[in-house]
Amino acid sequence: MNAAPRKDIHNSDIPLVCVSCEARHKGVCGALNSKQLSELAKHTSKVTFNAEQPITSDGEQIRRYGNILSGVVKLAKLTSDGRQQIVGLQFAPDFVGRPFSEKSDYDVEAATEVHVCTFPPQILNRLVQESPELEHRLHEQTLKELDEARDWMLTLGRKSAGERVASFLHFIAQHVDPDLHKRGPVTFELPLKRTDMADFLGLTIETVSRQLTKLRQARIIELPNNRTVVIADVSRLKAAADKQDI
Amino acid sequence: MNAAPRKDIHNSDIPLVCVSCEARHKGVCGALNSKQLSELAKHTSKVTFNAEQPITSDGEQIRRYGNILSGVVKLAKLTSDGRQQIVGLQFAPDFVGRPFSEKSDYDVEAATEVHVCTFPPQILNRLVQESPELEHRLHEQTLKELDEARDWMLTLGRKSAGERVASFLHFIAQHVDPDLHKRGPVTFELPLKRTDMADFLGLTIETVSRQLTKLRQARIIELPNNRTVVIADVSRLKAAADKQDI
DNA sequence: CGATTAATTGAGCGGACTCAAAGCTAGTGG
DNA sequence: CCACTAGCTTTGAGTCCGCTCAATTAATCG
Repeated sequence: MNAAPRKDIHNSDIPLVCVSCEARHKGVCGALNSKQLSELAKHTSKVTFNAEQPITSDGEQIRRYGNILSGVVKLAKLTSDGRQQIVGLQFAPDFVGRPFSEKSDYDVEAATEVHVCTFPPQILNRLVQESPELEHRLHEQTLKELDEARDWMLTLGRKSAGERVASFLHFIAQHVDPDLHKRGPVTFELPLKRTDMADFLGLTIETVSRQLTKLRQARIIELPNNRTVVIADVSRLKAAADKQDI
Repeated sequence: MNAAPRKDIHNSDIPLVCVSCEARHKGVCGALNSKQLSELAKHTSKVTFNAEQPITSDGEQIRRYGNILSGVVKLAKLTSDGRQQIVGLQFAPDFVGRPFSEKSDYDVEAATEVHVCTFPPQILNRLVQESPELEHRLHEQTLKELDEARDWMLTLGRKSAGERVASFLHFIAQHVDPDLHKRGPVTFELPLKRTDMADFLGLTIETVSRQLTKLRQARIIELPNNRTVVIADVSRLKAAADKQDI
């Protein structure tokens, strides 16, 4: 599967599998030197998950940690009677898995087709010992996820259905184009189907659908097909996400 | 794991202010040796905040970090038109302040009277450099807060008013008595007034009040006065928090 | 092409909100 | 001591947003 890393005298080169990997720069692997990276690469394997395929279940032991190479991963919680809430979305090059704990507190599932570079938890735990920078990177991601979770708490607790849907579209748009200050149109594919959008926004699919229709009728967005969104005017979408109903 | 406080030449003893401090054991200060603790103690000052008093405002620069000695701190977010959502509660010996960033992303306010042991951010940043265990402790708290935030996302997104209020009471009860498996009655003081409970639960004060009345009428709780709650039967409260309406 | 799943649209209901009023406390001053 | 006030909480009446149930349309796939 992976070409073995070149083993020259000084271990100066980075492993072949890591060469074009986003996680090496912006992800946790950026904390590792080439020797550590080679050590890690010995135990990695790339895994593909299809959309809707489970990665880890709530309470289950985590067999492998991983870095997302592409695709979108959803983290979901269930009530005892089966109501679902998506509590987080992860994108490349996010780290997947709960550090320092080998069990997951929620269901981890592929939202789209997902490619992950996986490795055994023990390797990471060992590398954390010798590289404080590695824990720092993991900590930074945890802080980022905490910020996002709290932003969504405001959305879930205090926003109307219209505001929630607009907030979601804005959130996804920001991930596609991190600096979207411009007023021009933005096009992207929704990584979630309606059911998942509803579970993320604390709504029903019918309400999500109705609110999308409203946004379309208000000419704030266009919907060429089920999964494609064109934001005609980002600033108006932002206004719809923050203020009262459109 | 932790280097035992060694009794050598000068800085052998732990600082006087730290002697009976909970944060020294269970909080972030537990990561520091007696020398580092002494260094930190030189710059600490204990501050008292009255209930409802702001500690840090959204976007404002953080002047001091701190550890909670007693009381309850609330973290709140506002929409542009003034709707409020409480996104977290902190208790002793939690660390207060955003690591690695000197500005706050939300309003930090005292819910009850709060005592905090404060210190300048720079000191912490320096100590993190020399003690990876310190960042590890901060990371563990961040992970704990992330778990709590995601639990509340499920509550806010998918639970009814009755379930939310029951969930809140259960949450507070757990903080008063961390191992409450027993079926006996539990008594405690609510750290939040109705307005704050509403802002935490994504409800109005009227709805919170009505649901408390329902729980009282169902003999699941007693309310000797506005702030005191007696949980008659913890298991029934838990059921009310998880399942559909009572 | 039919079969199956995903998404939209409609009608009607109900839970939580809004607006309004009254009850409780705790604190203040005559 | 009680009257008075101000803030917090409870209770009531009516409304509306989002849900439920049901039917239709659109997309996907063998």
